[in-house]
Amino acid sequence: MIISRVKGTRDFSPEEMRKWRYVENIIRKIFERYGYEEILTPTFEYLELFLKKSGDEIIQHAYVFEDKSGRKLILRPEETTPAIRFYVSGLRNRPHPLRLYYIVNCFRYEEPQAGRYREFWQAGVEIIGTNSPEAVAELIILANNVLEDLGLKNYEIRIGNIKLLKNILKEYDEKFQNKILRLIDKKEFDKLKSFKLKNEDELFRIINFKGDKNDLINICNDEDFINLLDYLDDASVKYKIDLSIARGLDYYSGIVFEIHSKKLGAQKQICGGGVYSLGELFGFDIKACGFAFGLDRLLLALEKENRLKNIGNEDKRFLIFIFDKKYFRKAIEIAKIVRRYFRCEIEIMRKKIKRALEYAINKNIDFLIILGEEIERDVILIKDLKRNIQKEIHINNLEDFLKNL
RNA sequence: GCCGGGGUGGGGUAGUGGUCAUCCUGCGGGACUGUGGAUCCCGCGAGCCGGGUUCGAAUCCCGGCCCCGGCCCCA
Repeated sequence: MIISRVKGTRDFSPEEMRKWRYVENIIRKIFERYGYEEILTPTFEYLELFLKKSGDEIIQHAYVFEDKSGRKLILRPEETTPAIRFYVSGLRNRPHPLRLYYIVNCFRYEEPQAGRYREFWQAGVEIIGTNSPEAVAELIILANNVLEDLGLKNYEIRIGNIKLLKNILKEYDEKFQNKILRLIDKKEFDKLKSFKLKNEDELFRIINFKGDKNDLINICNDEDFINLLDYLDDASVKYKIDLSIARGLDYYSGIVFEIHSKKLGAQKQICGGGVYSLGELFGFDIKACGFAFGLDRLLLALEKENRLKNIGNEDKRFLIFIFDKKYFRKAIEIAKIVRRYFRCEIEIMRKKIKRALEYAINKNIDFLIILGEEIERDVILIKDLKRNIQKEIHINNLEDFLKNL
């Protein structure tokens, strides 16, 4: 069907785009205020880049294709890997830490459902050069700051530490470790017990952990972790410790965090991040950490909390109506002046004035400029549609009129 | 890939086998010669696709596609 959308994709109406840009602009502003700088990478990469990191199974969940000369390519399924690729190939000799951010669309071949699309948007940051608790604290504070400024209320920050789990499992190979981590995330503890793991007691103590920072000291003495929690407490960021976070975080290696909206359904994670190691992928060690918001879900969550009502362009709107097409040239001239200050359209459908008025009112236009015979004397009519008053002014006085609005 | 619920003009809807295509809204125009969302009138515009049952299918059956939600998964 020529006019249907591809499954899992969306069109965005003018109203939706207004909300979208509003949210995006706030994110962008906060990111920049923290000193992050924007980057953009290609929409597609060599398949190999992602194969190295995630293995063959990603092909099933990605848009993979060959171009005309047989290159094996992939539409980016996430942006951290391309960002690091960019860093390695072009940004390495910049002063560290590097603070980078991006707002990009990504693609995954999954069954669409609430909050999950095949083309979706990520707004994320990466800190390259360190994975110190100070850096992670900055990330979480930053993410929290964005949500606060957007006015989101019903969310929960959960912090875990994959290093603790991986330490206990360090005697096993990586493949087996990942299998165990997956079971931990799914809370399939019975199955877990059937493996009779060497440090089973210790492991269960960790994944069943419930409590706050002070209780944590009883089961581990990870200094970085404690430092981070101290920083967050000092910054009054509310969080929950959840040491069983393990899902889908293959490249994460240390502290991780997730933010969930309590107002969303099955797909309720609106943010995820942590300390990762992509170093092996490129042949040397890179200390880095980062996070990304799922923009689509963030929008959904904000919508559920009624935070996107009455978002609009505050700029006043003008419409120029001409009684005869011979005044069109004058209309362009006048529009040029108005547009220095406000939004201005010209009536181009040769409507009758009555219909033009209806159009203006329906589109919430503030002022109607009417060009009739008076224009021969350089006089125009300006009708204030909101207050229903009308006056004649000379073109020479138009600019003053606009300045005083 | 699996499960459940759906698919009728641009948006929202009515009809459960029989002349079928309803109503609201939208859009374009007219009544109205240069001024307000009104009113009246005219016009535009639809049963997801393919197959089957039937004299006859929007309606019943099968398959596919897509949407909504859930599972798996979420790098």
